[in-house]
Amino acid sequence: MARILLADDHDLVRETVAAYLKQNGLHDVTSVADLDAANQALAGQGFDLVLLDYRMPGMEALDGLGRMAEQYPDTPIALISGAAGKEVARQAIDLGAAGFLPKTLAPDQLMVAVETLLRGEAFLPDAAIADASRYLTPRELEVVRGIAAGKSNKEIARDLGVQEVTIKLHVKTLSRKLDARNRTHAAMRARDLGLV
Amino acid sequence: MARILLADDHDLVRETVAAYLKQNGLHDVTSVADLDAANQALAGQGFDLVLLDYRMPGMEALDGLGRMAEQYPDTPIALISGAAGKEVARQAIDLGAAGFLPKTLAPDQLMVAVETLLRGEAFLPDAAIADASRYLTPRELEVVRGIAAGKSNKEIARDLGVQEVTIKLHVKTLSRKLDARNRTHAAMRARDLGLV
DNA sequence: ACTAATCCTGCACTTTCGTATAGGATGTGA
DNA sequence: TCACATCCTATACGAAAGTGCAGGATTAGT
Repeated sequence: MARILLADDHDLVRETVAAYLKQNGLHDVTSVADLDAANQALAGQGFDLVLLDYRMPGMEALDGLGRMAEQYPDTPIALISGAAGKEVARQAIDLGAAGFLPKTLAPDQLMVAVETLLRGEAFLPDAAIADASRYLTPRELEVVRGIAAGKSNKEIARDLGVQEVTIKLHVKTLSRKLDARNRTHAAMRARDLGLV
Repeated sequence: MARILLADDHDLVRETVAAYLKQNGLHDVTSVADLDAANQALAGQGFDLVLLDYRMPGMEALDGLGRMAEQYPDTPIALISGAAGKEVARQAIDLGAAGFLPKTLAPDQLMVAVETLLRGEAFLPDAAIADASRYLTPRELEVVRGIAAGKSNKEIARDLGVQEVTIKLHVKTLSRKLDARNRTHAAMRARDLGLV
C-alpha cells in the first residue's frame, strides 16, 4: 500500500485531493498544512510519495523543497502549484523534485501523475513538458536532433557553423541532463520525451 | 482531398473497400480491376496512395509492384492481400512498397492504415510487423536493442558471450538493413519500427 | 549434396567519440 | 555590479566505433 504525504495550507485543496486519492484506492494519505508538519511526518514514518504545495508556510519559494529533497533523496517529491509555470517547474526539477503538478490538471490526470511518480518515474505534464525541452538549451536541442538523425559531430558542427569541439561539449552536457550514457542513449531519451 | 487508387480484380473487395473509404471521408477513390488499368490511371492523373491487390492480372507475383514503385517513387504504394504472409510482405517492402494490408485487417484498422500511408509513413500490421523484425536476424535484434539501451559494443559482446568484433559486424549489417548511417541512426530506425 | 543464411572470429587501420582542462564572450537577472 | 547561464574555442589523450579483408562452423532449405 502506497503511503502518500500531502502538504497544502489550503484546507479545500488538501481535502479534495486527499478524498480523490482515497476514492481511487490510495487510502493511506496523510494531510498536513505546512512544511514543518510535513517534515515531522516524514521523520516519523516513511512515505512513498510527497506532494508539496508551492505556496505554503516554510517553503520560502523552493528552498523547503530543496532541503527536503536533500534529506530524503530516495523519496519522490512532487510540487503542486496552481499558478506556477515553466520557470518554477524547471527550478523544482533542478532542486531534485520528481515531478510537477499544476492544479489545472484534470482529476484523471492526477491519478496518472501519482501512479507515475509512485513507479519512480518523473512526471511533467503539458506546460511543464514543453519546459522539459527547455531543460535542454536551444542549442542542445539542435544538437540532439542532429544526433538522432544519425549525423556525426563534424556534420552537426558544419550545419551549425561552429567547431566540432563545441558540439562535443554540447553532447556531453545534454547527455548528462538526459541521464544518458552516450549520444545514442541521449537520442533515445530525447525521442521518448518527444523532443525529436 | 486525398486521391486514392484502388486496384483489385475482385468486384466484392473493390466495392466494399471503396465504399468504406468513402464513408470515412475519403471520397476520391478510383477503382480499377487490373494492373494495366491502374497504370493508365496513374499516368492520367496523380494519386496520393495506391492500393494494389497481390493476386491480380498483370501483377505476376510482385513484379508489377516493383515496376510501379520504380516508375512512381514518390507515390506510396501498398499491397493488399488476403492470404499472403510475412514472406510476401517482406518482398513487397524490398520492392519499394510503403505498406502491407492483409485482408484480415479490421475495418477501423484499415482507416488507420490508409491515414498512416497518406502521411507518408510505412504501415506494417501485426503479422507483418513481426516479419519486419525478422528482416533483422534474432541476433541483430538483440544487438540493436543493446545499442538503443546505450550500451557499448564491448558490453553487448559480454552480455551475449561473444567477441567485440562480432558485435561490430552485426552493427554494420543491421545498419545496412535499416538504411542507417551509424549505430545511433540504427537505434532510431529500430525504434520507429517498434523493434525496441 | 549443394546452396544459402546465420553466426562467429581474427588482424589491422582510420575515424569518431568521449573526457578533461582551461579559458573567453555575451546577455540576463538579482 | 555581480553572479550566472549560455555559447564558443583550444589542446590533448584514451576509448570506442567503423571499415576492410579473410576465413570457419552450423543449420535449414532445394
